[in-house]
Amino acid sequence: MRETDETEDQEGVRECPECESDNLVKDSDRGELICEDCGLVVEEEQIDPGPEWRAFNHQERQEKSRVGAPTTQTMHDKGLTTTIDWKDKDAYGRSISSKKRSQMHRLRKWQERIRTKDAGERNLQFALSEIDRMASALGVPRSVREVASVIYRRALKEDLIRGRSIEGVATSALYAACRKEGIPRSLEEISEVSRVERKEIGRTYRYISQELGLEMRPVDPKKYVPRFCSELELSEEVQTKANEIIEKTAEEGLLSGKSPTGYAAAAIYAASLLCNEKKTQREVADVAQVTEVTIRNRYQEQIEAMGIHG
DNA sequence: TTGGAAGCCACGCCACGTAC
DNA sequence: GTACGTGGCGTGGCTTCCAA
Repeated sequence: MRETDETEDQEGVRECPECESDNLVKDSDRGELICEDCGLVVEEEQIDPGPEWRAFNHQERQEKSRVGAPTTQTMHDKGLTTTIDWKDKDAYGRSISSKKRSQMHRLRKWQERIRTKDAGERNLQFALSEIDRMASALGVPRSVREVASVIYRRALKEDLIRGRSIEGVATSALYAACRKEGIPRSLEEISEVSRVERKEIGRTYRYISQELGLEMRPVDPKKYVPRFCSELELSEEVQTKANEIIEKTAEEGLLSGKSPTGYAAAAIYAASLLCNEKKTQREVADVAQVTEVTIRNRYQEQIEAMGIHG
């Protein structure tokens, strides 16, 4: 049974139109005013005056000082402003009258003007939508988009965008966020979903990471192993072996200065041979987006360091 | 598949010129 | 004198091309 409570007639017109009874109760959960005698819903879609959360004890009342939907860095207004969609339909999906349509058109126009009131806001709106688009194309989780958005906002605040393209800085922020969140994507992969060249992304990334003090550690080649192995349909055993090769050879100092994707690819190639699940250098190279020569060079160094004789 | 040669590119370092 | 921009040079990693 739903929780109901007695309500007072605030507007002076509170009686049931069906049975003319004034015995009306308010359903707080549904926001409805119901006639207790005949059961007719007298009013619906009442505005709930209470908070959007419920505090069950004193401590929660103290801590939850804010109500409403959670804010997000992935929207330029942090998702706080109202969005008026373009459907021209009411809450039930029915078309609205022409008078209402023109009213909604005016409201929508002013809403957009208010939401993006200056060049900075428009810049942020465009950049964040770019980050969202690229992140979707790369299939990275929401946390990466949030981090990328924070990095872009910082770059904008520090005036690092001046003289650079919005797309370039947005792409660099996403690249940095991927690395920061431990889901690295190579510059090649990033440039495939971006409108900016790889060279430009790399240059802008170096600049903003230096200026913002992002303190990026070199990417661990082991982070690429599960994804590459999955694309090559290799077993868990090969993954484990490849990780082992990377760990051991990196201890010897072989990794220093080398491309992590090439290094991971070579380890996977070596592991596939050792586990009798052989893949050609070309297959591995295609997945890792490096050349066969790179795999050969890294592979030779790795098997030498491991003391394996091919 | 493997190896070698040539070339490209990014980066660090240094010297030099210019503006303040 | 100092800060900054620019260009040359060397180095190392990587790619492309070709041959075996």
